[in-house]
Amino acid sequence: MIRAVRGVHDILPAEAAKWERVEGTARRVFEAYGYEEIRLPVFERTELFARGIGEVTDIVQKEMYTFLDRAGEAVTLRPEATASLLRAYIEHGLHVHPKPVRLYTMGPMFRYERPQAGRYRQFHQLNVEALGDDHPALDAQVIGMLVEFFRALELAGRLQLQLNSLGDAKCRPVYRERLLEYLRAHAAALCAECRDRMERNPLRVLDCKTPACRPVLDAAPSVQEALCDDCRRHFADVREYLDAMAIPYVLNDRLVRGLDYYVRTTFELTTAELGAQNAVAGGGRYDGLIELLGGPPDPGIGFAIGIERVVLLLPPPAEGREGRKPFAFLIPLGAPALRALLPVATAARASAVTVELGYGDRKLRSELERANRLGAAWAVIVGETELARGEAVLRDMASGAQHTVALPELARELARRFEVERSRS
RNA sequence: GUGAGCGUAGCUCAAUUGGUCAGAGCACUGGACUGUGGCUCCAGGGGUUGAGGGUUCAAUUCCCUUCGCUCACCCCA
Repeated sequence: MIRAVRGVHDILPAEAAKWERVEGTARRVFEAYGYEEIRLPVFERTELFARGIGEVTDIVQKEMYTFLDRAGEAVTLRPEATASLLRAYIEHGLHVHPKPVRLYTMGPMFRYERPQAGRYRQFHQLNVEALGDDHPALDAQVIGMLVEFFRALELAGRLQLQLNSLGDAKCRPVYRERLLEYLRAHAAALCAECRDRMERNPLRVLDCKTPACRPVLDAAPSVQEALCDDCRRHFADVREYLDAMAIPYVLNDRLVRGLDYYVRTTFELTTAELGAQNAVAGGGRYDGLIELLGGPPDPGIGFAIGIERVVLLLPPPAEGREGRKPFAFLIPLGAPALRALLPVATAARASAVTVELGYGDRKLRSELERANRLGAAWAVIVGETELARGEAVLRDMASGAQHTVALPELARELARRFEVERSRS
């Protein structure tokens, strides 16, 4: 048997219903906020991600699916969507549109990691980006929209919004130095991994979970104290607007995100229900990134939602038979009856009525049994007698009541009853 | 990349210290019931016990290797 490769997964019909719900909710919410869909390729030149995400990040150093195509060009299956989206923004001159330019996209991402609960090698994200505007009210509304999305799915109560500001190109380097200095002074008390990591990416040391490191790290200088006046004001405004929208959050000055490009506002939605992979969504501001990728000096902010993780939080589908039930099950008895019912089935389906059709080679009993198992509301029986009279028998599967309908009227009759049923529910 | 746990039918799981152990339930198909379902009863199909090797008279069971899955570390969605 050929099996799926490690870390990828099939979304079977029973699960697909949840996915449709998540994606449908996203479209509805995002579009209400003025976001438009953009569809992007799933692979790009490797260079785009190396530059956009940051050479020293885990993603670029060890998680990318990179290969040479037949022309010898290095390409990579996208590990995240922002770099691709910004590339498209620059390439197609989308910055000429009124700012902020608001875009969303969804689809598969690829990271070469060991799979575990809520973590896959091919996983799916919903991505939102607002480009060309750095007003703190935009930050607050982007976060507000993210929260609104989870409210619409009735999941907001099980999530916690964590918020931080990382400073900008001016003040972050200063903080970095100050932190590094502190870490060096206390290196002896830190675990081997922290000591190894602090030179490469000192901010990341802050969320080390080794208990022995905690006292030292908890006493480390906070980014908050190091923010320059502009960043401090920006962050204060963001918080004020969130308060105005009554969006609760937790300040977490140890929240450091894994992609290098984040500045100022960063945030994460976490849950206690998914084991170790507790982030359901995350994002932040990335002023400077568009310019770094060769575009105009436009600021930007965005977030990504992990669809698998959202789906894991969603309640299981309702009881009973899963999947779609046919409205009617057509039972021909014999080949002539089958020939008579084939066009009826086609006509009914053309009116969006889901019907299923037997082959006429089984006993009525077993076909009715099948109609019952499929959950059909109606069974339509056409045997030799009915055919001779040009009629069909309609059987109400719930009550067992039956009546006859002229064959030429059958498709219309089914469509009519389908409408009645639908308007009632 | 590191560590731990687990691999028996499509699914959920049984099978004393190695000794009819290759099974049950669900699902599927058929029959009881010649053209009238839901309940019940009966029958059937379907497994190289993840794979390979070893120990033994005998391995689903013990040992080794390997593959896979799961969880955790790391990191993140």
